[in-house]
Amino acid sequence: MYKRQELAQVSATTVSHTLNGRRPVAEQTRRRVLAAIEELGYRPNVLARGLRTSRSQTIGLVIPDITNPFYPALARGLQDVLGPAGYDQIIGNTDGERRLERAALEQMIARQVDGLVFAVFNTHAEDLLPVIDAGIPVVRLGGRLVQRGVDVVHSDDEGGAREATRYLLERGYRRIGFVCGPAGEGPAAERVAGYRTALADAGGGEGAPVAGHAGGCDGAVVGGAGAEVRPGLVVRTHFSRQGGAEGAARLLDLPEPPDALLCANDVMAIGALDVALERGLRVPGDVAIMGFDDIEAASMVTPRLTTMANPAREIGRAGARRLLDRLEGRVAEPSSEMVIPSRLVRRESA
Amino acid sequence: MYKRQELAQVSATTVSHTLNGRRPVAEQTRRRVLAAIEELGYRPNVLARGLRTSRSQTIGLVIPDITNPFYPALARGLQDVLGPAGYDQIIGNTDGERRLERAALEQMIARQVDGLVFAVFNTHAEDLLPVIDAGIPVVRLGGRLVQRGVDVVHSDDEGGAREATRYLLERGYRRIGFVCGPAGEGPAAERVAGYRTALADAGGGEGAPVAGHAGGCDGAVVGGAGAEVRPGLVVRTHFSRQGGAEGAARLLDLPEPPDALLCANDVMAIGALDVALERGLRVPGDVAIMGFDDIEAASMVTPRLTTMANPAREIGRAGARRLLDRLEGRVAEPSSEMVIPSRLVRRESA
DNA sequence: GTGAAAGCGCTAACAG
DNA sequence: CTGTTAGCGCTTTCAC
Repeated sequence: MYKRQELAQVSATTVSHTLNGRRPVAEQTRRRVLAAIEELGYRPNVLARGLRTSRSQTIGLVIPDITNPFYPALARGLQDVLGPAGYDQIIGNTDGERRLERAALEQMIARQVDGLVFAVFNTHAEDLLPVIDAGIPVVRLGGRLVQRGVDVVHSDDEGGAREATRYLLERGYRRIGFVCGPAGEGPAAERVAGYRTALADAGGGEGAPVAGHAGGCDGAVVGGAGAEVRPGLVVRTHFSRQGGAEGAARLLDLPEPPDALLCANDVMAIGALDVALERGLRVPGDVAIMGFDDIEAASMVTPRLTTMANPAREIGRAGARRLLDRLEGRVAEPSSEMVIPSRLVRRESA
Repeated sequence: MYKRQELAQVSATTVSHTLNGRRPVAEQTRRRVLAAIEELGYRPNVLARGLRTSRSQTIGLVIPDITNPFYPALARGLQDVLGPAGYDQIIGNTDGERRLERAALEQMIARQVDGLVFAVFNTHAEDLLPVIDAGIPVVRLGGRLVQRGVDVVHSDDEGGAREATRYLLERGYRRIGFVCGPAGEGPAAERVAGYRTALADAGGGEGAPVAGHAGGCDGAVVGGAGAEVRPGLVVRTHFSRQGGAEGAARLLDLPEPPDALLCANDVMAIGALDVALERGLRVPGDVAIMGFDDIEAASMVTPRLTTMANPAREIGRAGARRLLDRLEGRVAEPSSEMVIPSRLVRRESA
């Protein structure tokens, strides 16, 4: 097989430089080289290049499950930024198992990834140490953990919950229940906090968990300035349709049931929708329902779901930018935190 | 930095062989090496290995858009099989653009992928040639194109449509409309064919496009053996919710409207659901609705959608197995075709 | 059962 | 502006 040098009459060095532009090449040589490349269908071997430069032009993405629609959007956001910069990604699914997670990280190191994007919730900080020790920049997506050597990008869960609650308050709802996931899992705490803040700002007091003691008037729906806001009504259940249904049922069974339900994600909100309709309640007439995330199905149920969009692709892009900054040595601080705002998506359900 | 040889007092050769097991290593040496590896946190450099062996242990996956929920399932299916065999995947999104598609293929070659999985519909066979010429085994997912050097795995669109149609016939529906996508795009032709076959088998004749001339009785709903089946009623529109709504509307506006609508995918079926409910029709009482794919939202709309599941993950697994066969030299034929059955998912809408 | 040496395809350092 | 040389970390002869 012809070596490219032979056809173009140049050394491999020159080929390298015409391709990478690290040093000037005479226009004529350049053309000869390019022509030969074209003719021979030559493609540089990325592995060899990586071995030599110790940069694989690859970044690793570690997630629980690409099948969960949040993560493809994340991956796409990363690709939006990293792709044009010449990086490919390899994806490791952990299914939430710590063993698989550690295996994935080892694999990423062995693959010589130039950077790592990590988007798994329940992780011990120490599991990331091998990666950090290997000198690989890490960006964590969606966690809140602050750790030396790790940049964090996450959505503004607290602010989003606050905005959602305020939105409901503005529309006149006064007894707003919160159907939350298990404490400690995912962004539960932040969202409850935001919800509470909004209620407190509106004069609703702090509110006890679950069947918070009645604190106000009965149910001013178009309630103007005068109507008193109910204290927080938080119910904890699972992050599933069934969980949402159960949580909603518990709240609606209260002697003074809420006139609006804010759910920790859309799937739960759809469960809440189920029970509301089952009971013959009109949505949003009798009870408003809101979710979080804006999954595909949110716009497909009846009534379509008002929700706070979780900007996965945005988060991916922002994380990728941070990573690029690191890779190109543009960042000094040992770690950073970045918050991406959620966006209110108004539809019929609230 | 300590070289591993030094701590364990062995040559790199021996380390290599203890790790890869290509030749016997004395038990005692073995242990010493493993201990040293553990102690030093040594991880073999996959790039170097790849350069030497010219096998990157990587497979490329080329798809239109990871954000479309069909493809993550595919990717996961691939990973189910390829992961344990030691392969990682890199994903290229083409957004359906031929330019990006070709760039992705070039990129895969440059990355020295050991195999390629290709899941883009509208592709000219010639675009795959560079890959085939590079000696890289290719598995095509979801296409129907038969091409030398390319194995094909796809779902049984024709059989699925036949089964869906038969299911509706069994339940007593007699005037079944088909809301189809644009001719030539995706699996449209096969699904129409399956639908026609089932109708013909049931005595419904061949059926003209769109407003097929009336051919039978008026609307036996629980119609037993006697009721005559209507000839095919096919409407072509877009693969979208809006498209489905328009197609359904056209069919329902017919002088003798169908009593069941089979839609080419779930998103379209949800559009059909929209218009049916809008018109005060009961589903499935007045009109049954079925989709294809079983997307997440299918079980979240009201009534929940009966559909033919498109077994993306299964297809991924089957494709991966084929690819492994090729990689390990277990297949002789120049190309093969494999069909994965669809599965009926019964819910309320039909 | 083990080691020494060569070389995969590339780029960086050092000539010229 | 271009070429020669060396070496990235591994696996594979070939030798013992």
